[in-house]
Amino acid sequence: MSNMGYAGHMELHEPELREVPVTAVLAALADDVRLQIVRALAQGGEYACGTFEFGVSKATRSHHLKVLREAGLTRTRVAGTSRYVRLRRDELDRLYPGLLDAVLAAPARA
Amino acid sequence: MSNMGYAGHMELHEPELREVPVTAVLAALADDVRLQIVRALAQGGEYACGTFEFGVSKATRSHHLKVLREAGLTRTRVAGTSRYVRLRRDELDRLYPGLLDAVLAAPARA
DNA sequence: GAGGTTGTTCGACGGATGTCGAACATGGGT
DNA sequence: ACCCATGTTCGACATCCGTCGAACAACCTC
Repeated sequence: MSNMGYAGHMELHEPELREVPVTAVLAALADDVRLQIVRALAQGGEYACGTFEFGVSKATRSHHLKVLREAGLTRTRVAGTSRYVRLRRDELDRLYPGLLDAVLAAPARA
Repeated sequence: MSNMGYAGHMELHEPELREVPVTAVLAALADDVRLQIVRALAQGGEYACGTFEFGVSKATRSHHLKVLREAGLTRTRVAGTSRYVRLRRDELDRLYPGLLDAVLAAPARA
């Protein structure tokens, strides 16, 4: 307590999108669970991690969110015990115009 | 010998693009060697398999070309002992408008 | 037909990846 | 203080994937 005020966090690794190889971005999108997460995020706004219930365990979900984050696809805000995730759509659309749209437009179950 | 004339080929598995899950298409593109091949093919026209010299063995090259073909990204024409590969760009652009352009526009080494 | 060319297939191997349960960390509530 | 809720991290495990050399298959040319 006292005045060391500061919500110690932990430097959430969020790379510059242009530092990430295209292949890494594509690889991040090339998984069913992660694609479902991205589809959800594409609705806009932020979502707590727990929002994503896609038939995998907490551990696995956490893993996938990490992959997305480290591929530069998402940004995470820490608030209390929750973490709020959002899509880095603007940056994505600027660096890879058309990519996200094309992927999202694809039929979900094909 | 005799008349059983017929250039037996072998049914080269080339799926309908819409039968291929998006994740498979993305996975096919999410490899450095394959992306180099796709970049080369994107120049247009057909190329014999041997054209692609990207520092991998014959076996590996063959493997990658198979992955691309089975992901619906390429079409292969058999001619004698050679095989000519070309990009299925039209179909790709129709089903995933913008995807290929975005990927190809990305810096080669990032 | 013998030999060369082109490409595929077959193990084998090592490294990456998806998955889980269990343990841990952190913060909110009562 | 205790407990609960939310997430992450840590092995562990199975599977997939990229890679290679060697063997094979098909074809062309002499």
